[in-house]
Amino acid sequence: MRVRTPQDIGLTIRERRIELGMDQTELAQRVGVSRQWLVEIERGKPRAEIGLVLRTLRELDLDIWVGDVPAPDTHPADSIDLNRIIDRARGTDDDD
Amino acid sequence: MRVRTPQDIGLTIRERRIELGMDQTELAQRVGVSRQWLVEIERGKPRAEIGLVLRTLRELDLDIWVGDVPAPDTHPADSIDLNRIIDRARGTDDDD
DNA sequence: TCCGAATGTCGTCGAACGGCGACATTGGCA
DNA sequence: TGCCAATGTCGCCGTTCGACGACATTCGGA
Repeated sequence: MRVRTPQDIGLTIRERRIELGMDQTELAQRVGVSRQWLVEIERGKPRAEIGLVLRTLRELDLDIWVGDVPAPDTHPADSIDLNRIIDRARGTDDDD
Repeated sequence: MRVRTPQDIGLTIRERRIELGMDQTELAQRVGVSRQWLVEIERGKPRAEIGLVLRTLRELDLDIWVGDVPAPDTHPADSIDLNRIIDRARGTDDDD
């Protein structure tokens, strides 16, 4: 997902959250923000704190890249930690 | 450049700004922020507004990507179906 | 049908934001 | 050596943040 606006970020977060089977309350707790904050972020709030957004993205196992798109010939499978994703989906995740 | 923290963003912005031969005053004017703001961003301010950061990155022609690293014009048709894997891990396998 | 979970909204509050002007420091060049 | 551009820092100010509690709405299942 190419990000140009805060709306893009909100969209990405929402889709990923649902994809991982989390509700807003759970994700907010994990990230350490209020549920209301998450509501606004998912709607594309442009003045949110960059640090909190970054933490949210990380909690969702979403990587952020800036600049030239890296390694165009790298196999995506090589960079995905399937076990972690599956564990998380099962609810056997570890806090970091 | 993989971004994990506000410091990563600041670093990226500073390097690119210099690379393009701009000083802080010029970039700040283009983005529409104060020079002081840019100073703090380049030092990794964690509570900056996401919208302004995005505008800064765009002004520097830096692309931002979130999620699985994309293969720009390559054929990710054969990409992994994460949803299916996750659903399976949850025990909610549908047809097969 | 009713109940509860999930989501969205409102008002209040202390804290921090970002802009602005001013000043200190650094470094390059005539 | 002196000058000036670039950068970093400070305080003040009006605005907005994000947390919290409470309430409204929607929707799927008992």
